[in-house]
Amino acid sequence: MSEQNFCYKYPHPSVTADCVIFGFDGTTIKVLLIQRGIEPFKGKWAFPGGFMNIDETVEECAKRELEEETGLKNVSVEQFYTFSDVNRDPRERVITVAHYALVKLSEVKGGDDATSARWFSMDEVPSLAFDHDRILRIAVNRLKERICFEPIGFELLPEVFTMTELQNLYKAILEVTFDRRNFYNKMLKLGIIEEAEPRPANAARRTPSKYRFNAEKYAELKQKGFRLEF
Amino acid sequence: MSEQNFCYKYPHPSVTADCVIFGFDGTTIKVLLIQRGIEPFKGKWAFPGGFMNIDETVEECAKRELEEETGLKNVSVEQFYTFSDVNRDPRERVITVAHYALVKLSEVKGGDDATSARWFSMDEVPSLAFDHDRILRIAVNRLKERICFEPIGFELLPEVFTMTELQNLYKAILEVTFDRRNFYNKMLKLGIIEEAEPRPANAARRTPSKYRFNAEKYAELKQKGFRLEF
DNA sequence: ACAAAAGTGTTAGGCCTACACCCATGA
DNA sequence: TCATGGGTGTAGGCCTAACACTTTTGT
Repeated sequence: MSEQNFCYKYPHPSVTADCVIFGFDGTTIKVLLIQRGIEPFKGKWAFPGGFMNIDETVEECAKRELEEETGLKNVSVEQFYTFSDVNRDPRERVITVAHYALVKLSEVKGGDDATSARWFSMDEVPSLAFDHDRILRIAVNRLKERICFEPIGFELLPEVFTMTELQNLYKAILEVTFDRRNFYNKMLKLGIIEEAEPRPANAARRTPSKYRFNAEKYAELKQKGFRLEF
Repeated sequence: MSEQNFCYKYPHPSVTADCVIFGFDGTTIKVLLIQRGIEPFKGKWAFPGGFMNIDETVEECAKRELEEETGLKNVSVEQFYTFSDVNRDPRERVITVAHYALVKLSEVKGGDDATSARWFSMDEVPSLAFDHDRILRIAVNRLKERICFEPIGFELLPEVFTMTELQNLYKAILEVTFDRRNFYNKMLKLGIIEEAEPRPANAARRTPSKYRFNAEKYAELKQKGFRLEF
């Protein structure tokens, strides 16, 4: 079973897809890693990912590998950079198309201990396999850039959330603090979030209002040339 | 010489790099295409690009192919998307890492007719080979997004330029018209362009002032958290 | 003489920022 | 009772956007 049946006139690289999956626990950004069970880098942590089949796109590959290795299904991944350093894999020439996705931690079934997947806070991420340290750095940069101009933060939050949670999310990603009142005003003025349920008249003072992202409203505003900004 | 000496246990795709090269003639955005001399798509226009060698990165490949096919040297290319549709090349499975670059038309030596390369205005681009129509669409989108937040427009202009030329460039890319006075004010207030030479006291009224982009100033401002916006 | 290019300033409105206090809850 | 979390409004400054006329040159 070690036959080598696929032959070419010129050497071909292998192609892999890797997934940087971000989550948010209400306080800090988390990233999903798996512990490698085989060489190279056995025992080290890495992003879910693997070799592309000849009859699938890299995005399909990313989703397939993600599900195989972590059980996460139906995640909408987006490629962000292709890493092609000549020696990035010690086995053979491998280029990888890195993807990222944002998931709601609340919807990930807890402790699927059939896999070796684990969530790490950004500040506890260990040194990673291959060039995955670099991939993570670049993924985080993309996330920061992207959240400034697109409402992707909501993908990390539950359907319904409080304004404080939303603010903490922006704080965690952008690493800056916002004035609470200004943040409220700005968010509400944008017109892309709405109150999830009317606040009961007799609500206790400390009960926060709940909001929900309105994707249709956003699409409509965007078409009119509206631009989100942070 | 049709031996197939590079054999693998699993099928491997080929990897190519393609280059979308933008220029600006003072009025419209141009893109550099080459006419294919061989099948498939013989006679059709396509982006410069070609197969990656096993000992080079995709960026190196993009630059090498660009020089081989068009004579353009020392161009700083940047990858923007990896296209991996299964049937995008009729010969075999090929994924391509698309790059783009902005060049000063004034510095490209005219009419290198040893090559089949030609500049096309955006509105005269013919139907292209492979999935290059789609690649162009996405490249143009990236260019639009990018020029809103980074001073890349200057890469398309000569070292020294007039405010009107700069405004025409923004108009050509973003397809919106700016009020001339507001454009002047905004650009000058940003602090990233400077007068190239003091306007002679006796300059005729119609002689435009010349400006130059100040990259150091921009780097300095950027470090202080300044953000460009259009 | 007429069309085209370039230079120039003001105003009003909207947005951003900074800032402080009260109430209710849970420890 | 004390610390924490949550809700709420205003004023000043800055930026943006809208807007018109004059001069000169080339045709």
